[in-house]
Amino acid sequence: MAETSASTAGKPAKQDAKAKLLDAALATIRTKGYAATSLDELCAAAGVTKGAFFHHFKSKDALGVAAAEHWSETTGELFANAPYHDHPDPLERVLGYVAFRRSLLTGGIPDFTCLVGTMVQEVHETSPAIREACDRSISNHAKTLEADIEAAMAARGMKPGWSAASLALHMQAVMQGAFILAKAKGGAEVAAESVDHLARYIELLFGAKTR
Amino acid sequence: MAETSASTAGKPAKQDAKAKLLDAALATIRTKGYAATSLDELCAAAGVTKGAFFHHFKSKDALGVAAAEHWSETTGELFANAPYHDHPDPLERVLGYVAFRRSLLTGGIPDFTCLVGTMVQEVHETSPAIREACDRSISNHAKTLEADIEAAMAARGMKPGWSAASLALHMQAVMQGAFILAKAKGGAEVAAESVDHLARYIELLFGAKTR
DNA sequence: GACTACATACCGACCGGTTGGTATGTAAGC
DNA sequence: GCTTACATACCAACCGGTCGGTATGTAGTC
Repeated sequence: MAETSASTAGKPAKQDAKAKLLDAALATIRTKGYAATSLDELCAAAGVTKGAFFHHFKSKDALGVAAAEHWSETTGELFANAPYHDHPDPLERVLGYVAFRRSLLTGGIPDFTCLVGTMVQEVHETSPAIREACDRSISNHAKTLEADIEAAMAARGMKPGWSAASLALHMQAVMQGAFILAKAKGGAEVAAESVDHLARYIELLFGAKTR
Repeated sequence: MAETSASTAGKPAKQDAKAKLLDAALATIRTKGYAATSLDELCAAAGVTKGAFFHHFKSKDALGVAAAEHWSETTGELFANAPYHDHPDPLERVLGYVAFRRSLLTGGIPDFTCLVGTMVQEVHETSPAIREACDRSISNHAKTLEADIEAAMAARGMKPGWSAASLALHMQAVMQGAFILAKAKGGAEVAAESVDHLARYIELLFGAKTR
């Protein structure tokens, strides 16, 4: 992850433009969407030229795919290092995940909304490569929750009509929908209330007390 | 309001360009998004010319606002005439609404996904007028659920930590999020499962049996 | 009922700026 | 001296939007 900086040897800081382009892509696409983000604007935001862009990405679509993958990596790290994994009880870890996501709902709307959810809305019919990259990002993230959900089910001897995988995906659906409402209303509050409903659902599902 | 149709006489109903444009806008924007929908393409799909477009709409943004309002009207009728209102029990009406939404999840993805949810994702920071029109569409639709939710709460003497309004909005969030997952996975199944989780949540909230 | 006056509905050529993409150049490292 | 990492210059297609024009009412006047 830290190969960008000149690090140990006298290596001359490669990949500078590519990283700046990717970071600018996350910010710009989260703000105005994929189609409305022009390459000129993106390059200006990154402080590089069009030549640099097409040196690193063969097309705008390729940038979209790379941006989705970059998003997966950075958010993957964020969640991997989050404190909710420390709970000994698996249900507490699942609820801790929800609480962690709730705590992320601060700042401006482009600061907490999801890049791949935004992108896939626009390009699902027109760019299969980006659609698949977004699917991978969401699905792989959901998968990180399955083990804890299954452990919580097993601890209670539950054999319900739903699967851990479907609950993990439903949790992502609630987050994505909460982002849309936040965008519509211009604030994070409505999203936070939806996340509260999600936490309540999980508590009820597992027979925990409702607050 | 009904001056469009030729009604009684065999009059050829002049003003159909606007209606055709609006219908084409719903289909095209639901498929490729707002920004990626060009006016040339839209006019071609509607079978009218650019001149007709700018006669009826003063800008592309104005079309976006009109499309959101048109969407509100057509979906408003669809839900107003839906059978779930006939249940005598308010909770059954709320669950009937969810079941109705689930039953709508058929056909291609652009056929069942939400116009305003798609649009607001893209333009929330760049077009306040469209953002507000989308917010009105979602919020007014959610409001149609509040009375039934409140009646169901009152029937059980419930005074929970959540409001009918917030549950109604959460239901919309789940739908919108389900659409995003459907777009990412390229099929309706994942959305249907999320809607099932929503129904289960409502049953648990109101103490009904879980299936 | 013919004439004028004006409005509405629509057409399609056209405009200047922007778009994604390319071709070529160049300076630095191995 | 060849590859990598950019920069500069440029292009054709396309973008949203304008504009002059026409065909078809419609209402009032005599």
